[in-house]
Amino acid sequence: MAHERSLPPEVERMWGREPVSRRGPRPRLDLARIAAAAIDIADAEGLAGVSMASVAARVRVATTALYRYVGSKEELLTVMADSAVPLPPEPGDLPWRDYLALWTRGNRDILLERPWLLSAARLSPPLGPRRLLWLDRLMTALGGTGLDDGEKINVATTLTGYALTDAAVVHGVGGGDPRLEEAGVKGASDYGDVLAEVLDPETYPALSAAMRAGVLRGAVGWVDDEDFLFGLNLLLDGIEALIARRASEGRADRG
Amino acid sequence: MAHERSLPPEVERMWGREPVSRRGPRPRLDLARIAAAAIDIADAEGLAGVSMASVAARVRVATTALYRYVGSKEELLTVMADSAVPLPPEPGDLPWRDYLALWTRGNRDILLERPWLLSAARLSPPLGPRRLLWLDRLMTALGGTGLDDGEKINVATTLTGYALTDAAVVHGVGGGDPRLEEAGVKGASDYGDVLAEVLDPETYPALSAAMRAGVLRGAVGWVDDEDFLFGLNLLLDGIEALIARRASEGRADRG
DNA sequence: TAAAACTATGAACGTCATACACAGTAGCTC
DNA sequence: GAGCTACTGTGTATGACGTTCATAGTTTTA
Repeated sequence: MAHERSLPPEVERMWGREPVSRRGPRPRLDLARIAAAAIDIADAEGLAGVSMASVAARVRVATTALYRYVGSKEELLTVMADSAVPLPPEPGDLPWRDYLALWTRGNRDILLERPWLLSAARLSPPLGPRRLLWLDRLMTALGGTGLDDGEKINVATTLTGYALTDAAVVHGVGGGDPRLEEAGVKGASDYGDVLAEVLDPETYPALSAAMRAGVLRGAVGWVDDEDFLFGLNLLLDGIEALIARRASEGRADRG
Repeated sequence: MAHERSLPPEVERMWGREPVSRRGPRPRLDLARIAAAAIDIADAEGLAGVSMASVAARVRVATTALYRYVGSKEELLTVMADSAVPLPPEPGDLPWRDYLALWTRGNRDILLERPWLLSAARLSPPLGPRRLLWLDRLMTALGGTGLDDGEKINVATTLTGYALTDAAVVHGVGGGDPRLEEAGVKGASDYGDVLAEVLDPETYPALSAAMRAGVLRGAVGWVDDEDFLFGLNLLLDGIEALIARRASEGRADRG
C-alpha cells in the first residue's frame, strides 16, 4: 500500500494501534493504567518521584514488567504528557477571539495545575490524541476567519508557546521553584531585591534602575492575571490585524 | 545591614561573589572553566553527554573535585545555560521595532545553534549575567516608548517565550529530534503524513482535513523563516498598538 | 496433548550523582 | 622556621536508577 509508514512506537501505542495478541496470558495492565499511575505520582511528588520502580510499585507489578508496555522511560513521559491534558473547551459559537482567549488560558491552567508538565513537555510537535484535539478545536474556531490552514497552525503554535511561557514565569517567580525557595526567595518582590543587590548600574543601566525603583514590588510586573492578559491581548491584537488584512485582501480579490 | 540577604548559591557563584580564600593550595580550576568544558561536551554530544564524570575528565580532575566549585549538577546546568548565551546586540539608535526583531531573532538563534539549551533552559526567571544583559538591552531599546518598567519586562518575557517556542518547533519538526528521526520522520511533510494516517476525521474534523489537504507538504506552515516572522509580527503589532495607546494617553493627560 | 506465543519475574550490569574520610599544600601566627 | 589552620584534590563507597536477559509460568491454537 502506498502510504504504509511506520510510526514511532510511542505514537502507535498512544493511538492503540498495537497488534492485539490472542495467545498467552492476558496482560494485567494497559498503557493507560500505567500512564495514570505515573501521573498520580507526578502530581503528588513531582517528576522526580516518577521512576520505573515507583510506577511499577504503584500498579503492583515488577519494575521490568513495564517494558512490555513501554519502550523506555522517555516514551512513558511522552504518553503521560499527552494523557494528562484534559479535553479542550468546545468552540460552540463563540466569537473566535473569545474562544482563543479561553483556549489559551485553559492551556496555561493545565500547566499551572500540573507544574511537572513544564518539565515533561516534549518540545517537539504534538502527536498525542489529547493535544491534537486541542489543536483541532482551535482550527475549528478559526474556521470563518479566512486564515489558511498553515496560518491557523502557526497561531496555535504561538499561543501554546505563550501559555507555556506564562505558566513557567508564574510558577517560577510566584512560588514552587525549589531552587529559589531554598534561599528564601518567595516571590516576585524578593526576586527584585536579589537583582537590585547584584546588578552593577553601569553595565545594567536600565534593569538596575527598574529594580531600584521597585518594579516588582507588590508583584507588579508579574504573576497576576493582568500580566497574562497583557501578553495575550498583544497576540490577539496581532491576530486580529492579520484577519482583517486577509479579509480586505479577499474582498479585493473578488471585487 | 537592612538589605543583607542570602542569594542562592549558584547565583553567588555566577556573579563571582564567593568569599576569596587565601589559605591552602591555589584552586586549579574556576567555575568559568568548568562551565566552558561542560558546554563543549554539550555542543559535541548533547546534554546527555554531560555528566559530572565527563566534565571532570575534560578538565583533568577527579570527578568529585567539581563539587568544590558547584553544589550540584543542577547548579552546573544553570551556570552553563547562562554562560552559553552570547552578548546581546547593542540597541544603538535603532527604532525599537527593529531592535526587538533583532533581539528576538538573536534569542532564537542561540537556541538553534545549541539545541541542548532547549532542555537545559531553566524555566525560572533569569538570574545570570548574560541573560540579564539581554533583558537590560531590551529595556534600553524600549526607553522612549512610554511603556513602564513592568510592561517592558512583560514584553521581554513574551518575546523570549516566543523565541523558545519557535526554536523548539523548528528543531522538533525540521530535524534533530532523535525520537522522530528514528522512525523516518524527517521533516514537516512526513509529520503531516503521520497525522493524516492517524487522525479520525470524525473526532478531528478540522485537523484531519488540513492534513489531508497537505498543509505541511513542502514545509508550508512550519520551519521556514516566514513562520518565524509570522508570529513575531503578530507580537510586534500588538506591542505597537500598546505603545500607541500609551502615547495617546500621555497626550490626553497633559492636554 | 504438544507446541507456540505471550506475560511477568528476578537477578545482574553499567551509569550516575553524591557523601565522606583522607592526604597534601599554602598561608598565618608566634 | 614550627605548627596550626583552612583549604584543595583524590579514592572509595553507596544507593538509585534505567535497562537487558534468561527463565518460569500461562493461555490459546493445532
